[in-house]
Amino acid sequence: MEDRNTGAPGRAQRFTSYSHSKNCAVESALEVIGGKWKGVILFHLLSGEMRFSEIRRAVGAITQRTLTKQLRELEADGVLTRTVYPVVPPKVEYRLTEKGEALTPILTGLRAWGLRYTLSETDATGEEA
Amino acid sequence: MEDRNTGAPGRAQRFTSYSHSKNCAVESALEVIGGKWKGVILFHLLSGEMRFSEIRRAVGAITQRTLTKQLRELEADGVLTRTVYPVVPPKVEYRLTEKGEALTPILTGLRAWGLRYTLSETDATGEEA
DNA sequence: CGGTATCCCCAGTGATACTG
DNA sequence: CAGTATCACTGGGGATACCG
Repeated sequence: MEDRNTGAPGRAQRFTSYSHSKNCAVESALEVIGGKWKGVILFHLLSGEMRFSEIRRAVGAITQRTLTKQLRELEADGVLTRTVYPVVPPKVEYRLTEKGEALTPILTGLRAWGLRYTLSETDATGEEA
Repeated sequence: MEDRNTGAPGRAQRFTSYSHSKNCAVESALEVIGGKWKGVILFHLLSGEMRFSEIRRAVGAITQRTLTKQLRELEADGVLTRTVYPVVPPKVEYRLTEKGEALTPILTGLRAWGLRYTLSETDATGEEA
């Protein structure tokens, strides 16, 4: 990732000393759900387990390659499980783990915020329901 | 808007007849705070207004160019305001708007989730008030 | 059905230097 | 202090084709 020393022999070596404190928790959380489609994927999975093609249809314009990749990353991050049923035709189900379900308030919060502030051009006049 | 039973594990109706209409709210919200540093920037601004260099120091390893860009995008998204004081040396202050402050539960939620699930093994003494 | 395997492109970031 | 201006690089994500 970092520390690539390609070309430029005189280049100053950048030191990625991560000395910033605990606020990185925000960052690391964002790294998990921050993929282009991850939020939407996780949101859909809040309703329960889904098959690959279901997710694909639900998310919309996403390629297989990208969906596979994002799902594998989410799996690697431990927010969902991937279950392969050895049947034919193949059947793979994705389901949130407890870690993933713990994102529920965040995901619904994001959706509520997005609805209120980004999709409806409601002026921020402090009107709260 | 038919709520997709947020939080409840009821997987009765999971046929997303709406392809990706309102769920994009999650996506559009993520687009606002999903930048590499935006979450951290916003989180720091929860404490109050900050100057450019303060943010830079707080965030850590971020270049001026990138910080400027992310701040401008956040400003364009209406989550913060940029106030230039015509003094010398220059002084610019950044402050969350109401729209930005509405992200508070999400940001603190992200931080709590990140602390608990992604870096709890290191030093979970993030019991900041 | 649920993937891999390639190839490609460009948006996002970083490094560095200069300025009002 | 708070930016711009340039240049370079990477890697995330898309398009397409093929496979078990």
